[in-house]
Amino acid sequence: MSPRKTFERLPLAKKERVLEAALHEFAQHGYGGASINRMVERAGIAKGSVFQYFGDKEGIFAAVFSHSLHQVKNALRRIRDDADDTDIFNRIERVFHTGLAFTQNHPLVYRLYTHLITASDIPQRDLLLSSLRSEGKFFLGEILQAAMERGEIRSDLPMDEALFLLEAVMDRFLMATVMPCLESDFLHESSPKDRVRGFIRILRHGMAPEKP
Amino acid sequence: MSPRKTFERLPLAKKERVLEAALHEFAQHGYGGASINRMVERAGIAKGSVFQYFGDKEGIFAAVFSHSLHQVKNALRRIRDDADDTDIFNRIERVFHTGLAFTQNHPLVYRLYTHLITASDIPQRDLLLSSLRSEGKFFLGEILQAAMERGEIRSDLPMDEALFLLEAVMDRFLMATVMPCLESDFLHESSPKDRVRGFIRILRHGMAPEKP
Amino acid sequence: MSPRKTFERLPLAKKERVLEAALHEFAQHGYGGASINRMVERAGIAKGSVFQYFGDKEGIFAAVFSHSLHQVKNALRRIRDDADDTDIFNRIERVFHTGLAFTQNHPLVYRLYTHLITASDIPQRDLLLSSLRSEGKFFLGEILQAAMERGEIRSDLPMDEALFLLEAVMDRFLMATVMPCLESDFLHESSPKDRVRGFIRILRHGMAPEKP
Amino acid sequence: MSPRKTFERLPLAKKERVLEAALHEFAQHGYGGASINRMVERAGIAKGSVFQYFGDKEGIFAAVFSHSLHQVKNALRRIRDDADDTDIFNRIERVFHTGLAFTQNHPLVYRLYTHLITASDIPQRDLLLSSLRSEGKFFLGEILQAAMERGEIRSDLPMDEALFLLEAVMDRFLMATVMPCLESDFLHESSPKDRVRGFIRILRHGMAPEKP
DNA sequence: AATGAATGAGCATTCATTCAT
DNA sequence: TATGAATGAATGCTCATTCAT
Repeated sequence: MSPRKTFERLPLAKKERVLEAALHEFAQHGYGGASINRMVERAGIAKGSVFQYFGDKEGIFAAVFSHSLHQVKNALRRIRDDADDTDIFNRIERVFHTGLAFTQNHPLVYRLYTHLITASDIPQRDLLLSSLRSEGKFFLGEILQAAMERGEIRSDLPMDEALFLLEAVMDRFLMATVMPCLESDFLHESSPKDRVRGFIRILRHGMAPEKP
Repeated sequence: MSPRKTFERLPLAKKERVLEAALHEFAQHGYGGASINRMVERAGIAKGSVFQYFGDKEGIFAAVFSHSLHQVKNALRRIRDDADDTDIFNRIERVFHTGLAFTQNHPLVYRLYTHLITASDIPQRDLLLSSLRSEGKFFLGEILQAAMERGEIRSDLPMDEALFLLEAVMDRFLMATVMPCLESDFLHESSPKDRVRGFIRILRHGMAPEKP
Repeated sequence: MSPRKTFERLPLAKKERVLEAALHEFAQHGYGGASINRMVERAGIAKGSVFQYFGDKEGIFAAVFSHSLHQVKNALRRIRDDADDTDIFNRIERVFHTGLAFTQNHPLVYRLYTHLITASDIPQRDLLLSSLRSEGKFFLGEILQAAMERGEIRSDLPMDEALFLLEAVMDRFLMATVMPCLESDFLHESSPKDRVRGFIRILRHGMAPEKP
Repeated sequence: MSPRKTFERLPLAKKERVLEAALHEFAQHGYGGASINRMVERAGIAKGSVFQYFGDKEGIFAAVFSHSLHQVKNALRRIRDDADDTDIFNRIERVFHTGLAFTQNHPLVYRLYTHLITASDIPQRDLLLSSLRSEGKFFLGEILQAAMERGEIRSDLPMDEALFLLEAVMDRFLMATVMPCLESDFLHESSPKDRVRGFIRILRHGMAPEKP
């Protein structure tokens, strides 16, 4: 019987236990550093089983990634289904908050993502990354495009750079919420809500003083 | 005699060969994945020596990190020594280009930094990271502060968020130059110079259309 | 119900599929190297079934061996039923060709035999081997004995050694047809028919020049 | 340092202990079935060491094979250095006895050889086999050739078949001395010396009765 | 001070076998 | 009766570290 089938047929609770253990391990130690021994111990299953389910380490990673991607897509879909009748800056603000909620509900998924970006020993890394990025970039790109058409952003705005900048801030913001060491001191001084508002203000009006 | 002393007294060429090999290995494979076997082979020294010099794997990493931090500090100092008589946005633009030059001259150092951010198996990680960040944040923070005092930026600008945003864009921009997979398509469409100019323009004036 | 009975009652096609898969696996990889996983995949049955049928790996091997021995016996019987009214050398020549035909129809059976000879991890190996050898030796021995009684071979011929020699040549000849690496160059230079005739000539007249 | 160098520099006693243990394991269980665990236990060294010495399992096998081949070559050289002033049948008889002495001094080497012939999972099998066979065939071929030139064998003798036949008997004879199960009953009835003499007699004069 | 041989724990993976369904 | 999920021991192999020379 196909090995993946075996896993799919497991009781839901067990499936989740296994996937959680695997995600935990990969998120914590990266691909190469992840130990299947620790994984199975955390999941409470026999070592052989995990190979029956996923074939090999790459298979485990693929399953974990796919599962996580699924969750990300759901989150994005939820945003997209939001009414888009508001101003772009309101939308972006909402996107920030949705992202924040996601990383707080699924911190391990986000850590997995950061590993995917920096590590070089991940099996299908480039493929996975590009599948992920197309998802995200397309999403933010659409918002920008719509705003441009509505005249909500200045007509001479360099779109590629704006998109990159948006992504960068978003990414860094989420990263900081998952890895507190990045925000040693001042994360606690203001609420996330205020911080997001601050970002939006800068993105909207820029840093230069208004011309008289 | 203190083991570290032993390493310090080595002929410079050998020291550099050893540090380069270690940096290469850590940057390529992360902390956990780095193989001391490969390191000593690349450095052309005996396996025992590296333990005599640095004690253990952690010690090697600490030495590599310290060496890299040194290089970063030098680069920063060089920027600071630049005349600071220009507008903040010109300064930031220069900082971008200096950073770009640094990552292109020392790509391994930057990869080491990305590992430091994402991996969790690095000893003393939080300490190392915060030492790094205080360096960078202090530097950019000074620039912002000076600009504020000179009235080059709007007075109601939320400083913390501005600083964070600056860092985020800078970081992402450099990361993209080191790990090309992040810039699937459009990195090649415009020169780095143009891209930086685009970022600056957004940072300066914001994305919203000018009010009439 | 006896587990072996279970197997016997299977539909013939399934029985053959299972035995073929097992023979294939043992012949290819030897006893220790044979993988029951591969076997059941090739046979298209469940892993548990094979243990229900044969108990354990040894049981599988025993069944395969027994089945193969059966085929060998049939082949021998067919030779024996041949008219034996001819000269011993003609008979031996025919035996060679029959053996050749057998190994070409059942190369896996012969490979199983070679494993039996060389491997030492086969359960009951000595027993199986001796049962096999008694079969073959008895058969050739009978032919030799009859020839002696008819005066077709010289009266001072050392029978044990002659028998051994016959077996040796036969065995090697068949082995060479199954494992081509044994016949690096010259198997292809002359037809099997000619080669057999060459053997017979030597066996008949010896290598020494005829005395005047 | 080159791994092979490491092994070469070992104290002789240790080298021999390790090689003996490896030879024992391979001869007993074949290549695939050989367990490095058992090997190191028998040799009394750490598991890691064997990989330091030989790199991997293939390397171990290569070392064992090379060592064994060396011994075989020495034995052959000793035969060749014998005076060759005698009749071919005397020479062959001596070759039999030398081979017998060798297999009794080095039974494991011969078992290794039989594995080489029958197993299909040995790394460089075809290469190793052909290197071996060229050694042996060349040797016996030379003897036959010389005899032919001297007129010691009949001029119409098919040389290829004669060579094959010689090898077959020799091989089987030696095999029987190493694996007693092949000679269930009658090995003990006559001395090896007599048996060899029997073979020679048949090879010389053939099995057919002398013509009047 | 420098070497590199020795070590055993740990790695990913495969295995024969059991057993509840 | 047939199934295939579960298991843990064993596989070949790499590792960081120690230590005698």
